[in-house]
Amino acid sequence: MTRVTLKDVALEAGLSTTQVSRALNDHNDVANATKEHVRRVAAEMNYVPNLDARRLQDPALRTGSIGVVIPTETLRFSDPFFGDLLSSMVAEAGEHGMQLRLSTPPIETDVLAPYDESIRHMRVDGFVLVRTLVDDPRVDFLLDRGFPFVSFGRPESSDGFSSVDASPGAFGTVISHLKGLGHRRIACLAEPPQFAIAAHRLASFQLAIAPHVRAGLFCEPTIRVAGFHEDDGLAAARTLLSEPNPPTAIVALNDLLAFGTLHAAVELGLVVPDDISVVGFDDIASARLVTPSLTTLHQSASEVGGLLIEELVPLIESNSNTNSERLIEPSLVVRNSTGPAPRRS
Amino acid sequence: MTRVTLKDVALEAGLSTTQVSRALNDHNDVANATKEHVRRVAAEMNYVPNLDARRLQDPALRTGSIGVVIPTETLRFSDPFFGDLLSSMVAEAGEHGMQLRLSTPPIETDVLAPYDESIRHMRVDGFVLVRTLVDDPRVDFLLDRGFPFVSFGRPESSDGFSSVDASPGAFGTVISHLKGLGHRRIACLAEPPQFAIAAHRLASFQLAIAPHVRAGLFCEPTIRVAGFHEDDGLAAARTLLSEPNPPTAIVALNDLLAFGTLHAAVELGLVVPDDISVVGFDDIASARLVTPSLTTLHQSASEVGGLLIEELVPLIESNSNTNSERLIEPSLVVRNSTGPAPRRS
DNA sequence: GCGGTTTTCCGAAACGTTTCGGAAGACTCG
DNA sequence: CGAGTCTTCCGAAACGTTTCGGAAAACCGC
Repeated sequence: MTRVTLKDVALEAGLSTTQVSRALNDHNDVANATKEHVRRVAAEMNYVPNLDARRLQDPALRTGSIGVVIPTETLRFSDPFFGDLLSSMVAEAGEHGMQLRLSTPPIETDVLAPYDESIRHMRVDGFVLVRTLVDDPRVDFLLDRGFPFVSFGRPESSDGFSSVDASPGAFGTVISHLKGLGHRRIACLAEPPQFAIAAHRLASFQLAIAPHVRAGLFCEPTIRVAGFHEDDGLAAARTLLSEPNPPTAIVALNDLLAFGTLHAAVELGLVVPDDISVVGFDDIASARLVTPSLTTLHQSASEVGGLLIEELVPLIESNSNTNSERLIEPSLVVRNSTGPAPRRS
Repeated sequence: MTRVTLKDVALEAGLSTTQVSRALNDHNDVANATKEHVRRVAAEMNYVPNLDARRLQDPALRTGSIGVVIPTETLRFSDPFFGDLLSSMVAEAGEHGMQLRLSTPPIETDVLAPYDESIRHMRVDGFVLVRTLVDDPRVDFLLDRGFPFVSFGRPESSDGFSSVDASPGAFGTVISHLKGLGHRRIACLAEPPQFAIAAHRLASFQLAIAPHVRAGLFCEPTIRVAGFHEDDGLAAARTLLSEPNPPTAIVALNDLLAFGTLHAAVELGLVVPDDISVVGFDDIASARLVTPSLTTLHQSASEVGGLLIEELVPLIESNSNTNSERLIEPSLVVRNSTGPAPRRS
């Protein structure tokens, strides 16, 4: 019950292992008839080349695996966006004959360890970076190693690699939606700004509203940095809405924060959208299930995941990193959490 | 910039490669002083053993990877439970120094291909089977190959392997909860019964209600097989609630079906829970976000995921399959979708 | 100081593959 | 027919590790 080896095939085919190897690898110094013969023999002997021996011979051989290191944060609190992202990455990777290799850092402090380990042991061909920081040691590390990767979210200082993120123009539609409803005082609930995506979203929001503020159509928006999760949104919105002269609309930079805001409103006896409008970002599945259903910027997880892999594959093939920034266009989904601004009190 | 090899270390340490190898592997025929010396030299030379060469020598060496094949179904429709399950599996695998290897079948018809490929190429040490069928070819295949695996959900006919599922006793609490509220006519929305978990849930439900039916406390429940998703629940509940003499409570065998049921109720102008009570299963994150918030059987994804890996690891170590059935105990979370039965009309 | 044991070491072979360099045979062309 | 060129083949070495069998060195008791 031991594995069929190249030598076995050679013996059976009456050839040297050299020729069998070259026949199977379709080299051009073996007769077509021979190739055919070898292939048939190999097939009927159920020959499977030993990957390890092959890689020992040629260490540059691909593993067919893409590494994804899951941040401990995501392990503790479920991130609904992440599951879909993962699924779509697996699907797209499958299209290219590749798999995903998921790992997690053994201790939180040693961020680079899983990457180093995977590279040293040549276990993956490239990485997808998630939860990328504005100043992310992983980027420098991989850039330095010359190891192919693509990042979801773009660190500001570095250069020479590929990333995917949402188009900064996305908030334009949000602002005009709110303007159309008569809102003038807006607050923004942001994610921790050390994360590239979070910083990018906040910058996009500010970019979109700035001209309107200058034109006097909007007050200077209140920015509050919350966390990632519903509880963070709840806490932040609670204080925000209890302060004097509260905003009439709150733009949360992810849906969970928006959910927290909805809860805060209920707590304080405010009706959404009559007293306060709420906008989210991501359009996770529950966004249309909450009450009131959430107006939010739809960002397709499957599109992001597909794009990440699509960007990575050529990098893996050329074994290099090239500069590229792909932006996907989120679209505003208007539901029931936004409405006309309440009359000035 | 080429890798440091054993020979390099041997040269530097003034020993043979044999002794260096044995020193690093802590064999007992090498002097302690030598071991120490070799270790120091290896460390300062930054020596990393070549995994491929090692595995070529000893093919039984572990890869440190656990295979998970994602069903195409899950790729197309997002399954909120699945993301959390995956996260917890990665976390638990990490505890044991292992990673997850995610792949997807190239064509739907060829269910076994990814498993076969992974085994032939010795890419994983074991598998976690998800979306296991009542009659699942993968189980027979892996059993036949003697390849370690653990299944989420238990096929009925086979034996001699490990599985994890929800305890069948779970529905007892649901039934008594509903009984306490005065319900007598119950319907059940089931998932497609070819799936082991689905069949198991339905059987558990029927087991729990049977004695009450015999005692005349409940009518014979109406069972409807729907799909997995909200739309399926919507369609099934719509017809169910439009029929004469409709149930006063609907037990959906997963939360998405329950969400669909809530929508159907709204469509038909029924108020939940005044006109109809709804119970779900899983307690996915959105269950407490919908309106009314969903009474449901909480099944901890992280517990399931952890248990699956925990069961698998010893199997991998012994390279065998043993019979085992771990049951986790779901707990009823009462929220606002259940209430007293409406008065007899 | 000598046979016998224990400790410590090493050379060579092996794992399964690919490639290097060369060689045998067939074919071409003058 | 002979030199030259293609085509088709093969032996041997190599990749980096571990193990097998044995051998040198050290130690023991007498």
